[in-house]
Amino acid sequence: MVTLKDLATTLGVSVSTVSKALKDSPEISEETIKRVKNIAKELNYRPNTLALSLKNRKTMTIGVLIPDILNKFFSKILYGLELEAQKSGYQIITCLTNESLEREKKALDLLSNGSVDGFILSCARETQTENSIDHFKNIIDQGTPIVMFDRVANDVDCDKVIMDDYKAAYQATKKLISEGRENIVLFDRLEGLSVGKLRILGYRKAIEQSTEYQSQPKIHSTTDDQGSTTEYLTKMLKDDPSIDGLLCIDNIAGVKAVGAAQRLGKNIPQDLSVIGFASDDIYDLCYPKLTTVAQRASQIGQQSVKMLIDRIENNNEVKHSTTATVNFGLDLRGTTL
Amino acid sequence: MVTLKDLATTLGVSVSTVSKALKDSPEISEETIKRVKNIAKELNYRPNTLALSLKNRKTMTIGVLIPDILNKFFSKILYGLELEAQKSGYQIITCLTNESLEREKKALDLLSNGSVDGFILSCARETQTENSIDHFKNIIDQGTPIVMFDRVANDVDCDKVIMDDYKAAYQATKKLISEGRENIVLFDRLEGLSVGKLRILGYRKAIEQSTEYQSQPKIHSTTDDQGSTTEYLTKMLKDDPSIDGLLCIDNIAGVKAVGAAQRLGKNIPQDLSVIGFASDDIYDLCYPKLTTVAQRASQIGQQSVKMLIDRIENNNEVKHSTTATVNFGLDLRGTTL
DNA sequence: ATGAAAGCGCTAACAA
DNA sequence: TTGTTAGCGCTTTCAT
Repeated sequence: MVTLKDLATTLGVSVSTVSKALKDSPEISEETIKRVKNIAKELNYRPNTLALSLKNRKTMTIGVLIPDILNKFFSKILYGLELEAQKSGYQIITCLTNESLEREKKALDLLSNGSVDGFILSCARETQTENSIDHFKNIIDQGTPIVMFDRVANDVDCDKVIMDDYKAAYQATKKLISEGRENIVLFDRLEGLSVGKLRILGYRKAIEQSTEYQSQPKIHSTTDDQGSTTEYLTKMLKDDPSIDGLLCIDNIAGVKAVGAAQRLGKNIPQDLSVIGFASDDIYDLCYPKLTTVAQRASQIGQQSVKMLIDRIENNNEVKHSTTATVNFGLDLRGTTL
Repeated sequence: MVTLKDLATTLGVSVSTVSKALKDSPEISEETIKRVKNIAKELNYRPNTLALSLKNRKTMTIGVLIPDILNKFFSKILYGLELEAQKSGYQIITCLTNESLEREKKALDLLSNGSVDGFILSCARETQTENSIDHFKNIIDQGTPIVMFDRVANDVDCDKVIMDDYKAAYQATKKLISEGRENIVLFDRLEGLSVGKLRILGYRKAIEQSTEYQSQPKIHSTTDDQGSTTEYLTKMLKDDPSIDGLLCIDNIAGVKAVGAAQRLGKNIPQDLSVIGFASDDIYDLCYPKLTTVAQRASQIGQQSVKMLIDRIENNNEVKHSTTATVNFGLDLRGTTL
């Protein structure tokens, strides 16, 4: 590693002269600047980030905690985060918490000693079920800002980025109603996450509020334990052949539903409209392609970074915490009319 | 941030005493050690990693370059990397190169100044097509070890972890032959990546070597530009109805092929056996579930970390570079007999 | 048993 | 215009 000192000694000047010269300081003569820069390039000098961070008390690094990187939703977020961070010259250091509260605590612990200027995170499942929040509060009290996205802890006072799951389900359901569907089922495979409940509420609301739609809300659900989703869907469609609208509020059930319906001889979308919630790009794994309600995952990432950097760089102004809402988009494809 | 100095002044001892006490140095009296540790806990002292790294010239951090985080294969790798790194007390700092050579260079540049003890990376597509390797060599010459996985640069002398794509395709093809299939097609959607070529070789070899199988190797391929994969597959199966075996060497074509065949009225797997290469967990998005050749992604991650840490911690012993091979697994499901 | 001092690589106030 | 010095937080050698 080439250091300032190395440059200084080979040039026979002082370290501070070199330091200033590299920053084009007006204090230094044109000529010296040139000499310094030349030798710096020649020896491939690169400033030591660690030393800079130590000096400046600023790391230009964001700690990111991801509950489950195998979930495409989160990898998309990570993608958005990285993109936006890079724009502003920030690095990202990623920790995977694997849905574990303990890992979450450890990760926070490990990085909250000057390694990082702030955190962007989504709570581990365990953190949500146990409603554990002290570890977050500690960090914030220490003066390190946190931005939470998607799975947020309501009782922690920090900036947040969430999605409007309620509205998304509401609009998807309205789309089905507007097609003139008369037996619209909601299919659920989520496991007690707060977002699932909001989606159900949105579905209910759309149906109850509609004057044209006559039936009651009808909700089917299954978990992984109860055998294959495909089998469940097949049985459901067979038992109730009048189902003509289907809103699947999890990732992949939509694709499976299309396949199951087609094997039962149904025409999609003439006989049955299907809309899925998707963070995975799985919409073209059936034919026709699946109409989805899509989370704008990369947008969430971008928004989070913006909010965090704003905090980091203007931490003097004491602002109230804000919560940003990112809307879903209804991407119409072939499984709806 | 609480520092050693803070502890020292509140206790009225010197900084070095505190430092030693926290490490249970025998130089320090039992009593002082206790006092120091108590106050440290009380004030929630956490050693500053930056300062330590600067001092020790060791960061306990691994730089990871990922070409495409939206590709499940790579997120799985990342998962495996994190898991293994955590075991050894290492942090991971992730950079997404987005298949761009320039970003790859920048990332390497940014971190190769003491921020990181070594790199684990898979080459960006652009890096492979342009066969650009100088940036890697520079890093290695500087003394920072690199481990490459999957998409490796052959001309760079460093540890590597690769998968036996050749063998995997060979075995998958043999499976189809052993079923008595007589018209086995390989379908390719990869874009000039080295792995694709190996898979093709494996397919060829299995076919040419077989005594029972009579036909010639038949390779179909398409790129994203040429319109939808589904349409291509549909046309292919229609044009040549005698195809009874299909090896798809990319991620999702397998699922699409099953759907396309079924819509053409074919029975899977009676009329047509399909095997896909998969890193995505998409095998159950068709029915019956797709038989796949699966990359042991997390194993690759683990292996890479082990090799890198070995380099980092025993860099004195000059060892020759080694290349580890991770095998695929053939996961038989419903789309084969 | 404890402390002073130097140094990791860098910056910036101050001195020359 | 250039150099000296102190300091970011920590460790470690060498006094005391």
